[in-house]
Amino acid sequence: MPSPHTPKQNHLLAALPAAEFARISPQLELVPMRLGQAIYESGGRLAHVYFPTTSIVSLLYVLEDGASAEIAVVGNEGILGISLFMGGETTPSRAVVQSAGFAYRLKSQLLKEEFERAGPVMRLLLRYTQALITLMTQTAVCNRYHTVEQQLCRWLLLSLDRLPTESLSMTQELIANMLGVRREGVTQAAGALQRAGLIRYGRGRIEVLDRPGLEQAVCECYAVVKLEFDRLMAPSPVG
Amino acid sequence: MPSPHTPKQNHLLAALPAAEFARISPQLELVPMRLGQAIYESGGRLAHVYFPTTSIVSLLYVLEDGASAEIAVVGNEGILGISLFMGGETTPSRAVVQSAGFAYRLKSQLLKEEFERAGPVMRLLLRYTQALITLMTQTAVCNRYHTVEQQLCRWLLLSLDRLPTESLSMTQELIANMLGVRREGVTQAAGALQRAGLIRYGRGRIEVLDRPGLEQAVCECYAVVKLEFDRLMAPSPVG
DNA sequence: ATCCTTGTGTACGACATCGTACGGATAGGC
DNA sequence: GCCTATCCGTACGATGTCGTACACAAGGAT
Repeated sequence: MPSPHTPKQNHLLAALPAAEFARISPQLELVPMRLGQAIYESGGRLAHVYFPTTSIVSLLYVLEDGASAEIAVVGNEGILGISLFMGGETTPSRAVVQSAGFAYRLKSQLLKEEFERAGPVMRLLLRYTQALITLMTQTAVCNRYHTVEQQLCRWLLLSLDRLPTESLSMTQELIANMLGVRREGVTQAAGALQRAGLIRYGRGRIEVLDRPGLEQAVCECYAVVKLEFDRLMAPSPVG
Repeated sequence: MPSPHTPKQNHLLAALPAAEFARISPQLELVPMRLGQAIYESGGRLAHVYFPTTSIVSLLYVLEDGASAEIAVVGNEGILGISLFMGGETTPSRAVVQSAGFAYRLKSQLLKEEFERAGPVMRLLLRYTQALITLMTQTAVCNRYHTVEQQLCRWLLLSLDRLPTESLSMTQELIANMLGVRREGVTQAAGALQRAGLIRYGRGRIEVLDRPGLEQAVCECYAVVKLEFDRLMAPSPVG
């Protein structure tokens, strides 16, 4: 019986034309992603890029005083390490595993070489990067204008979109770090959503019971991001 | 006497190797940028890209209810219209002239052709885009954690860094739109800075009196962005 | 079975900002 | 010189979140 893991679980890899996929896939290395693991540290050099399959990784910005905020989330739809091909070499944010699972990784040098070909791989990565920019800016606006409860809805939906299941392992404490709010704020918001019958949770586990209801409760930010990802990353003639 | 305008006033254009500059510069068209003018509308197609010289343009995100927030600012260090070469064609944000002046514009098709060469122009544009991403994410964090007064300091410094003068024409109302706060909040913050002797203002004009003092009062966000721009956009062997 | 760590619920004053309202000041047009 | 639009100053209650403190509950370890 074959391994249940395949690079095609990652949408970017799956979207590659056959020739490019054939060139890249032998170089991919399956790695486990443990909960809480820091894939990149702020300012660190990038030895590999990662294509998550069953894991989710948060891009966190950490302030001098230790406060943090999630600026984007990367799952099976994307790639971790865009600053490599954008030319920056390092990234100013931390990347922390938010949901344990697996990812395929590729040596930085190999990705750079593929990018330098200026072909389908490059165009795909750049389109993904633009979608990521939308995610980041929408997160910025949402942080500014919307309540913790709305932000929690957005965060849940964005996370679940990047997972095969309808539940995730996550304490309120960690969610609070992501959203940049207090743990108690998450307790309040999650309690409200549970009373509304939208979710159920307990001791580090959150389960979505009523996804349509959650999509009713979320702010516009979620739809904006989702539409932009669909628009940019839709299977299309890559070229 | 020659025109006081030259494409080299824009740092990106100035950073191009001679060959690329020679190819591009004949196609550049000098255009005035009027205060409040919308260069791009959300979702609109991009007929031109713009290289500001003496103008500043804000990238604004506008919510359904009309509330807005600035997600980035582009001046003589950058280019307006990155989504063109990132592959998205359209941009989900508005671009509004924040400080009147001039810019050179280039037909979208011509920029795309230059980008497709996958040479120095591409690498320069991508590095700029990464710097812009840092600006956006830092803005997100700043919105989340810092006071209006700190944000105003950051906004002033970022704006002045992109202008030749130490003053700018801007009502508190417009600044409030940028920061995503009430006009009264800007009045409070600006009043405090004025009492501290850092700035002077009145009827749509703000003058910085004590730049070092302002840099004392600003949050860490300003330095992070400035360092990242310096690091990525420093004159270097483009290639 | 009991301890102890970890996760969650709740409460209360403090604080920043909001929403709203209105008064005063300045510049420009007639 | 006067009118008027625009810009700025101030005030006050409402609201959302923060900071802090503490109690309770579920599991795992011994």
